[in-house]
Amino acid sequence: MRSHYCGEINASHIDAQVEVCGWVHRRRDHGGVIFLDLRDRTGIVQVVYDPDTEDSFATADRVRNEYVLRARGRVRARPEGTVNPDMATGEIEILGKDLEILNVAQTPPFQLDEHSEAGEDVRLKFRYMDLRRPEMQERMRTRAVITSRVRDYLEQAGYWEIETPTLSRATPEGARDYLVPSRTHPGQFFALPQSPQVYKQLLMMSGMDKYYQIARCYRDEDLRADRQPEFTQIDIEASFVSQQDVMELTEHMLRGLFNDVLDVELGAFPVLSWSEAMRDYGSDRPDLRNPLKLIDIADLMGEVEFKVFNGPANDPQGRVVALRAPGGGEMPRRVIDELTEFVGRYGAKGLAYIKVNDLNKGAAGLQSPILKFLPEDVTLKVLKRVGAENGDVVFFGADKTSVVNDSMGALRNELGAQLEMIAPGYAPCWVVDWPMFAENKDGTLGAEHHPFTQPTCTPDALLAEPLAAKAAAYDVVLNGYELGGGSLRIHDQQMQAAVFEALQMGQEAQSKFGFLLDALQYGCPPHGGIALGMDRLVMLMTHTQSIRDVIAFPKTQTAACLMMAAPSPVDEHQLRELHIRRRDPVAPTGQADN
RNA sequence: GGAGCGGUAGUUCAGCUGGUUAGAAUACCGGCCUGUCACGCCGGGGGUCGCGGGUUCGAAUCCCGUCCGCUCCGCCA
Repeated sequence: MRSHYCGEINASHIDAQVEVCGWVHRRRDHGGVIFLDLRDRTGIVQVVYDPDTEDSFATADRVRNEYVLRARGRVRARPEGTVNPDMATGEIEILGKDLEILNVAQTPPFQLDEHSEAGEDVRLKFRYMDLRRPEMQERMRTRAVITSRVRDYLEQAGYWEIETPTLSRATPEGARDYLVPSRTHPGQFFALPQSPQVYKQLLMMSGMDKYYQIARCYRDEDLRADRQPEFTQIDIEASFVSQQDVMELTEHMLRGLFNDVLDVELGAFPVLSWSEAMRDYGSDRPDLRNPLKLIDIADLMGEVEFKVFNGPANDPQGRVVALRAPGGGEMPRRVIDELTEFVGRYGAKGLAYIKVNDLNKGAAGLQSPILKFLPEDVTLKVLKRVGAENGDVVFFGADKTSVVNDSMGALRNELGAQLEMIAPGYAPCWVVDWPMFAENKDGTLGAEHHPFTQPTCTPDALLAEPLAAKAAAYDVVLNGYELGGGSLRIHDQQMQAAVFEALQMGQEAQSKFGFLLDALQYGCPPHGGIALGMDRLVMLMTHTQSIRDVIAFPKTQTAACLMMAAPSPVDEHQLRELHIRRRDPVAPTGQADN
């Protein structure tokens, strides 16, 4: 029987007989003495075998990395001078008496020690090995603790965890659905839920009052470092609450989490309106660790000859901003060219800049390809407004508002990183007062949050001027990541119908969401809630760069599992049961274009 | 759908302006070693250079296609 975990043994156990189990992290064979570093999820302990115990010594001699062992022996203080201060259990060792090989292991496909870094593809193919690494074990442990604390907190606040189906119905709006063919209903499909949104609203109508769920969600869209096709949300909904109630609950929960798990005291959560966020940061999820801000200068550019600036300055759909990069005057031309290419990815046609060499010399102390297009007094007013100092470079964005916001918002992040201006720690904030709708490229409307969000105006006003309508929606943002979003929901059938109408989905709504419109007529309480991205939260709390590092078995960028080789073809029999016909054979890859 | 980076020993990489037998580190195997802790020393084995085609006397290296991994744009109510 295992008596202790490896990492638990310390000086208080000296002279105790212990039995530990685990994997061989490393073996050091000195001929007359063999050291085995035995590892389990708690840590590593050194077990020593010498020829006095003949059989066990012979066994230790056969042991290789990642063999699974059971070792018995006596804990003792390490001899003088052999204490390892870099090791948690470095003061002691186990003088091995018995040794049992529970299982052998092939040579690992990559080294599991902390000194070598394997490529992510190999790690994912052999994820069960990768997860043995202490680093990954620690991340999984942190994730488990966070999940547990969330449950504690919400239970204490009176929330019930209620499971909702993962076989659901395809939705007309939003992300692409993962579909599951129905065997019993030929030609019809379930969809995996993009979120439990509608279910949790129905639970409010059911009088459950306070609900939460650690819910798996599915979206068949392209992946990113912070996006997986299946991901986990902390999903929360409550009845008879105000926006303030939900925000406070969320804030308290996050504060408690960071305190308990990381011993970090989160600062205040500033509340920005969506318009302020877009104005100052060009983004609805600003990273407030970054002190840089976009400064509007359209009012100074209306009269200038320079078309690039006066065009957007005089266009109600346009925007002209300046972004000061403190100390950026040192940037070589090559870096500025790279930044120009960078903003190009976001649709900017160029990147104007002024290098500030010496403000005392007026225009003569400046360096820029655009100086000749701008009157000196305008240039100096701009520099004054942005607070430029000698040694700075000031960048400009002038285009349609959406292009300026996207490109200059991204440039703000990039400059913050390059100039090392990102403050350490965590900077949360709320973004509130969202527009209800945004215009799609084809001129139709789309819901900025989702179509169940409560507008702050009347149904008539909503339909009269939909783009002016605001929503009772709120996003919680952490270090530039959208950590979660929520809203008060529509609890009135007429308002819900008006929103569907504005989205031009009147008929569709009746067929796809008729049950919801019906339910709203049977006594729906006012309600609201929020959903937090669990994976992103854990990623931020473990200082990792990708949510793949905090998900045990993540998918690759093409939404595949390298370990199981999923997805995979299925046999004809399975397809027939699901009433699916195999596609006609296609030309082998690589010949399709001939 | 698009842009960029990468794919060479089990692993991490070098080699890439074409030219002997493709290297290093580490891992692995064998031998030696009683206090190491990324032990050390000696020896050894290990490669469809992602895949397919092309150019060439000759291709890891150049060209075309394709697959895979990563980052980003689009997309993600």
